[in-house]
Amino acid sequence: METMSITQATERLRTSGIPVTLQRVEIARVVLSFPTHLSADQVFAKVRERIPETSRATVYNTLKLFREKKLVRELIVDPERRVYDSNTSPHYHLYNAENGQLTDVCADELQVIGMPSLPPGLQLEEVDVIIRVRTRRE
Amino acid sequence: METMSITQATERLRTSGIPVTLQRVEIARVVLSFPTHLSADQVFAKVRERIPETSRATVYNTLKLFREKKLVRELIVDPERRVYDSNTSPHYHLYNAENGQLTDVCADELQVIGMPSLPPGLQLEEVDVIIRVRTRRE
DNA sequence: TTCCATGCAAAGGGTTTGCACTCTC
DNA sequence: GAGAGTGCAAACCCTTTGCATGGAA
Repeated sequence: METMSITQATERLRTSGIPVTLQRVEIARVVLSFPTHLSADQVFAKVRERIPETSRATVYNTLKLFREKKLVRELIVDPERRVYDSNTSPHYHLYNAENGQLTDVCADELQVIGMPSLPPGLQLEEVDVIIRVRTRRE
Repeated sequence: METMSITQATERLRTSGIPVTLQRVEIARVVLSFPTHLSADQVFAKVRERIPETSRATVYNTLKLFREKKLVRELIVDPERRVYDSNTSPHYHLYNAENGQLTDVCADELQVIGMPSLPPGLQLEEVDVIIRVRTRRE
């Protein structure tokens, strides 16, 4: 599997109603080519490899934009940083705080049942399930 | 329902193997008297009302200590701050990002099934379920 | 005396903001 | 020429750290 082409990334942005710019295309290629769990700063570093004239602010702005347009999910798992998840199909997460590793758990494998009916006036946004693990100690 | 007494708080600390100090007693009273979802700074402010000679560092240290001793759970729900949950029985959370309100959902009402068997060498720490909602828009 | 526990202020790290410049429509 | 997108650096906020003081065993 390889990084999506510039053409593909451009198409992806247009489909989502996002005005195309050089930086946005590259950010899309970094984030959307594979299922990833990258922090904003990791995205920033990768984008810089190809497009050094990219600022941190632009990366933060763009990731926020991608989130609003549902291209990525913002995960709040580690208090140190937010990570952006390009897997938009329903799934949950397994998190090892010791090494920061985050793994997808397919929604088929895990079900949340008995979802309480929401108080009127509230609308379900999403359900996060985080399975926190650590390395077993003897 | 009212704030637990100094005696009760002291007892609670001793039971948990935490050396008793003035500040820790007051922090315990603030956090453990009721089911709460307070940030470190909210705890800091409340503790200061009674014991003004309390530093932010002490509150942070103490909350970390309480967490290690399982007196509270640290919730990672809002990227802006960690909140400390004094409800130690199994339960999940409903979170409204618009106003920051966090509500407990009893574990009886909601079940997570099909928990994947963990890879060898990993130990389950806990499972967080966060139901993210927002105010319904017409 | 030897540890903790604490207060205070500074540092740290991720994220946001303010402002000027550029480009596009 | 108005508005959006961007780069840069500074500001911000929550949390941690370093260091000196104070107390308890």
